[in-house]
Formats: sequence, C-alpha cells, structure tokens
Amino acid sequence: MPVEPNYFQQYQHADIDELADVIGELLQNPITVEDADHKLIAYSSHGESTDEARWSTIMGRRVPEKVLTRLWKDGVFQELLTQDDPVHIPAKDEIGLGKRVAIAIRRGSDVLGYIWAQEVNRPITREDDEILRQAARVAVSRLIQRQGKRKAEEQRRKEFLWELLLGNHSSEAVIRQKADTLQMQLPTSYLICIIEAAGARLDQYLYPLLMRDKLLWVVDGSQIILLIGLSEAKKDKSDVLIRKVEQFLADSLGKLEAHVTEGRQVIAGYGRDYKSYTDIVKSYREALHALKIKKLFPQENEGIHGYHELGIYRYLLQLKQWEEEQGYQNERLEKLRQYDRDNQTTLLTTLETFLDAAGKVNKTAERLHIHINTLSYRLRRIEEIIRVDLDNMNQRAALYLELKIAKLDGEQ
Amino acid sequence: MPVEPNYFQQYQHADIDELADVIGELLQNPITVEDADHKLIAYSSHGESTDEARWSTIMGRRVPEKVLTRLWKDGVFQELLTQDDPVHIPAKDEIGLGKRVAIAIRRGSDVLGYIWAQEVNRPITREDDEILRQAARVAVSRLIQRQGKRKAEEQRRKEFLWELLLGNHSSEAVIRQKADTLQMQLPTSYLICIIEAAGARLDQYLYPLLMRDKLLWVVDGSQIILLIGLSEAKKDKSDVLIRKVEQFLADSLGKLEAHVTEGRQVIAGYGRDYKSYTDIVKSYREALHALKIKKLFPQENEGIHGYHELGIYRYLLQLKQWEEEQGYQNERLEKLRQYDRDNQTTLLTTLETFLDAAGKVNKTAERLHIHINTLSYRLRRIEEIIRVDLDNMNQRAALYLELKIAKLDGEQ
DNA sequence: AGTTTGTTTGTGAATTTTCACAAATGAAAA
DNA sequence: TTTTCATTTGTGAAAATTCACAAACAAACT
Repeated sequence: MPVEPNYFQQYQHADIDELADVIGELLQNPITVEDADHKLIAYSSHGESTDEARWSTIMGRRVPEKVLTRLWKDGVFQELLTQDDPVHIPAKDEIGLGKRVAIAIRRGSDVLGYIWAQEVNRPITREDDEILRQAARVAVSRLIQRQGKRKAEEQRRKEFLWELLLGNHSSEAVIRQKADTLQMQLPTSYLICIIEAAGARLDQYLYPLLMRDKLLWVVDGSQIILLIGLSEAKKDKSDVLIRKVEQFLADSLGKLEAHVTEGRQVIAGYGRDYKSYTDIVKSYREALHALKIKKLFPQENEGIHGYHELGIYRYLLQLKQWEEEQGYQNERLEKLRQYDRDNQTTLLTTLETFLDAAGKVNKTAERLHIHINTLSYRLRRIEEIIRVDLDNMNQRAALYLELKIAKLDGEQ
Repeated sequence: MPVEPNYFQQYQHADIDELADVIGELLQNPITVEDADHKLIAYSSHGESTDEARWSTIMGRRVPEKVLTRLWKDGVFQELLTQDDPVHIPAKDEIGLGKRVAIAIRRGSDVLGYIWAQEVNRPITREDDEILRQAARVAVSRLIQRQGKRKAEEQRRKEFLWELLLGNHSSEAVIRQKADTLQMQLPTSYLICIIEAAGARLDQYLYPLLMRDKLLWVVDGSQIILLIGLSEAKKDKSDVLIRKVEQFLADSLGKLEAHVTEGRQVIAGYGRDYKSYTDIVKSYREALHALKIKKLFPQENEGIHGYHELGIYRYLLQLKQWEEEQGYQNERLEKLRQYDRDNQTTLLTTLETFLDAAGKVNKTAERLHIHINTLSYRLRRIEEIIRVDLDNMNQRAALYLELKIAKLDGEQ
C-alpha cells in the first residue's frame, strides 16, 4: 500500500476560503463548502466554468431547495451521511446540476458540513478521493466553532419545543414571537408524532430522515417526539398531507426495525393536525394516547398510527374508567364466560370473532375453522343465553365496546 | 223510584263489631270487615257456616296471601277500587273461597277498607246492594282514625324512601334497622322504576296497581318513583323477574296512556337491580338516566325501559361531554354534511340508515326507498369521501357512535 | 349546442347468507 | 347400560349480497 502524500501539510492554518482554493487547485475544478444546513461557507475563486446549481448556491448563499429535494430523493445525502468516503454524483440536468463529487465533513458521528467538487475541467477519479478525505479532515476545525453555535441554537429550539409540548405557553402571539427570535419558521399546520423503540439510538438511526425533512424533534427516554409540518393545508386535500406523514413513518419504522431486531418493539403514533400552536399539547397527548392504545391492542391497531384512526379505541380507556367509577360490571359477558367455563365452549371467542368480522358469517366461520352451521348455531345460542339481538346495531355496537373494554382487564 | 229505607238509622253510633253483626243480620249471612291493607277489623259472630277463606282470614287476622293474589289476578280488586257499587264474586273453590259480595269503604277517592258478605244462608241479590252501600257509608267514620294512623305511617315510609333515594344513609345495617321500626320488609333484591307523565294524577291512576304489588312509592313532580322488589333472585332466573317488571310497566303505561290522551308523554325507565340498599341511589340514577335517554332518542329506544338495555346510549352523554372537554370536532361527519349541502345529496342519512340496519343493504335500501345499486353506489361514495372502510367493525362502530353523539346537538 | 360529471336504475351471474331438517358425536344423567 | 342433551356437521333450496357493466338522467361547464 503506497503512502499517500499529505496534501494539506502547509495549509493547516489557512482559513476556510483559502482551503477551498487549495482543494480547487489540487483537483483543478470548482469547489464549494457548505455547512450541515447547506448554507454556503466558502468557494474556490478560480475558473469560470460553473453550472447553474453552483451559481445559484453562491448567489443565494445556500443550496437551492429543489436541488436539495432531488438529492435527498436520489439518496445522495443518505450516502453522504452514512459513509466517510466521497460520493460521485452523475449529472442531473433537469435541476442544472453538473457531474460532481461530494464528501461529508464530520466529527465523530456529527456531520458538520460538505465539500463539493464540480467536474468540469477534468474528471475526478478514485485517485482524487484521498485529497477530498484529507480536505474534509482539515476542514473540521474551521467548522467546529460554527457547529458549536448551531448546536446551542438547536438546543434552545429543543427546549422551546418541550415548553410547547408541556403547554407552558398560553398565548399564540408569544409563541410566534419566540419562534422568530429562535429563527424558526413554524409550519401553518402541524402535528406531533412519537416513535418509540425499546433500546435503539433513535436520533442516530433516523438522522438522515430528520435532516431531510428538517424536523424539529426531542428525545424523551425511548421516545422521539417530532413536530411535523403539513405545509399547505389546501381545502379538502388534508388526506394528501396525512399520507406524507404515513410515508415518513413507513420510512422511519422500516429503518428502525432493520436495526432493532431483538425486541422488535418499534411503535409510532401521531396526534391530529392543528394550526394554533397553543394546541400542540393536544396533539402531543393524542399521540401519546395512540401509542398507549397500540400497546394495549397491538393486533387490532396494526398499521394504524393516527389518533384519528383509532375508532372506538379512542374512547376505551375513558369508558373503562367511567364504568369503574360507576361500579358497573358487565353481566352479559360474565354470563357467557360462565357458560363457556361450565360447558367447555368458546362462545365468547365466537362472539368476538363475529363482531370483529363486522357480522360476516363467512369470514367468522373461516377464522374460527368451524362449519358455517356451527357458527349459526352458536350465534343463536349466544342470543338465547345473554338475551341479545345480534341484528340490532345498538346491541352489536354495545357488545363490541363491552368486549373491548373487558379486554383491558386482561380478563380474557 | 222507590225511597230506600235507612237501614242503619239506629246504629249510627254503634262500634264496628256491632255494625258487622247488624249487616250480617240484615243479609242473613256472615260478614267480614277489612282495612285497605286487608287486615281484619271486624266480623259478624252469628252463623257457623263459613268457608275456608273466611276462616283463615279470622284466624290469621288478615286475608291469606293466595286469596289476595287470585282476586287481584281476576280483577276483583280493580273493580272494587274503581266503583262504588258492590261486586258479586263467584265461588273460587281452588282457594277455598265461597260465593260472596264485597264493597269498598271509601272516602272521596281513598279506599279505607272493604266489607265482605259471604253467600251461604241465602243468596244476596241486587236488592241487597243498597244495604251494603249504606253499610259502607256508615263504616267510614269507624275507619277514619285507623286510616289516619296508616297515612302517617305511609308518610314516614315515603320519607324514608326519599332518604334512600338521595343516599342519605351509608350503612346497610342502619337502613335495615330503620326499615324494621317502620314495619317494612325490604325485598332481598330490588330496583328503582320511574314513570313520568305530563299532567296526569299518576298516583291516582296507578292506585290499583300500586296496591296490588304493595309497592313503596313517592311522587316527585310529574314523576312517580317506585321501589320494585324482585322477590327471589334464584340463579340465572333474573330474566323472569325483569319480565315481571316489564309486565308491570306494560300495565301501568297502558292504563296511563288511556287517560293522558293529550300530550301522550308517558315514559318510563328503570335502573339495574341491586341487593344492598346503599345501592338504591345507583338504581335511581340509572332510572333517571334511562328516562333522559328515552327523551333524547324516543324512536331509537321505543319499547326499552331498562338501563341495562340502553346499549351504546348508556355511554352517549358521557362521551358527548368528554368530546366537548377535549374540544373534539368530528371532521368526518362534517365532511359528509358539507358534501350533502354542496351536491344536494343525502349521504349522511344514507350512512345512518345503513348503520342502523346493522349493515344489511336490503333493509337499508328498503327504508330509504332506493334501488339497491343506488345504495351500493352511495356507500362506495361515502367510503371514498370520508376515507372509511365500512367493512371494518371498529370504524363502523365508531361512526355509529359519532353519528348518535352528533344527534345530541340537534345538528342533524 | 355538446361535453363532462355525478347520480340513479337496470341486468345478470357468481357468491354468500339464511333457514329448515336430519344425522352423527360425545359427555353427562338416569 | 340406555337415555338425554348440547353440539357439530351435512344437504338443499330460497333469499340476499356482491360485482361488473351499461344505459338513462340532470346539472354544470365549455
């Protein structure tokens, strides 16, 4: 293995702009240096041949949004965030992006920024990768200070989110003002989403996704709490927005479940969407509620994350508590349970399966592995024993509720 | 019209026993006088020919229970209580009751007692009726004092019931003791039933029924509150007892509705059955709740009176209140309502009918007077618009609940 | 005017549900 | 042991449901 030369020996103390020029000279191509938030930090001054993406970046002092979106979509950033080596990116003419190479500037697992090298004057080969690796290493010290400031800001933003989650602020105006001083732009519509994983480094694994969507988040024990913005809530198109959340969750859970093979306890829930930021407490509580229900009824709520999708489960805990306060005990179900015990039957399970199948005898018999006439007999029996009319929606719904409430005791 | 002689002219100041003898002599038959509670007050002393019923009555100083039950069943008391004339009763050998004639002793609408004349020595004809009428009139003054005492006792019992209803007593032992001092025997199992009629003299119309079942009751405005005993709650035979309550209600409501033709607002509700008398508050509250629900959803709960039969309606008020506290507004239903307004459709009604029919398309289409394919189209539309899966019981039940909750606002 | 869109109704075939009746099974009671 | 009872399964026919496809219609839009 040949010993690579130390390209930046004599530039250890050069400032960041000088460094960009040096890299540019070594690679004979235009260089751009950005921080983790894609704000322009430095760029090489030689050479006029520049594509539209670089031009816009320099003029706007930030990488244009559409370029970022595209690169996230193509998985470029995912690569950059997860590996130490330079990433070679083919040209993407639709967004005015020429062929280039990029590398992340990182300290430990933190990404401080990126170095971009355009390929215009000459191709950048694998041999040049070491130059970029060294350049990234040298750039670290220049970015650390900036990073410190950024971290402190991030920290203050997280504290602010906690305040919002706990409902410390009562006035919308005060919230907006504080958000301004923290240079946060609050989405017009938002919701709170919680992802919980047993013993996983949640923020670590989700980092690329969090960065991609520029989410505000805090970690609380084994939970990560996310403020997700629903940019434009046009008319009846809220469905589309919710589907974006579901997409995000699918991505996140997929990624996490790959990592957390052991307990595989990865669950997520989110509250309803609100516009006023005094309602953030509500959305948070709703997300927590959804999570709680998903733990209590995992099968019943598989694939469901939104509080608005919980159906009757939304009421269950409350109703349970109410029944207890009233000293109500369900005689009908107890009667069935007793009958089952006395006669070694399974009428209660039969009833639950029947109700879960929304009264479809076919589906019910199938799930229970019994003849359809057996089912019909059992249902008739149930109607006789607990004196109920299963064709009556009121009674059906009531029984359904009662059954699910009873399950909360683990009595089943 | 011949002027009837005044048979009791010279006995105006005779005591009650003497009176019985006089009547006996006039009719040449054995006489028994009872108070309203069928306790023996006096009996004629001549003549040995006496049937088993009279003999038991005199020996036990009260009319035997089985005789009373039979006479109530045959409607004899109903007649006695509602008319001033003597009632001629055929022999009922199975209970040892010979042929006899009876008349109620009444002051105004209050029944103070009864005079019974057995037919053994000679038949008692219509001509003798006037003798009994006059005898009943003369007996009034002898029974008034007794009646006063009885009324005071009744009054104290009613006050006691009120105390129980309002939960003033916390100890079962104290309650039992007080019941003893008031000479009340509390049924082992009981429930509270309330009948409400707009402007009717409830206790008046129900008097025969109340007497028959010896119920404890109080009147509260337009409501009459009844403590109904369920004598022997053997094993799983509670159904039979409840059916007795239903029978009583059917009788009562039938009678009342005949009288209250105007507003026809006669409703009834009853709570669950309890054994401990500290629970009487619960049963009372449940009865009130049932009544309230029946007012809010008259059609939905037609023919239903028991709190235990309310189904989901039992939860509705609580859920409504809870939703309001949470500031929850139902977007799904609102969306449908909006669609209906925009397109002059009736999807909301369609949905409700469908759910009420427990998902039977046939019944639904019939009730809506539409083609079954129209219904199928509408349901598909509903599923699209509010993004719901009507085959899913959770969603179905949730929608059902939401619909009924929404109806509480009168928003429909 | 024609076109589009959402709604209603019709037809027909495959499938499911409902119901009545009968036979087989197994466990408990006589 | 037989008898009884509750349960399961089978058969078959009528009724109801589901689904695809098409025609008719009215209101809104171009």
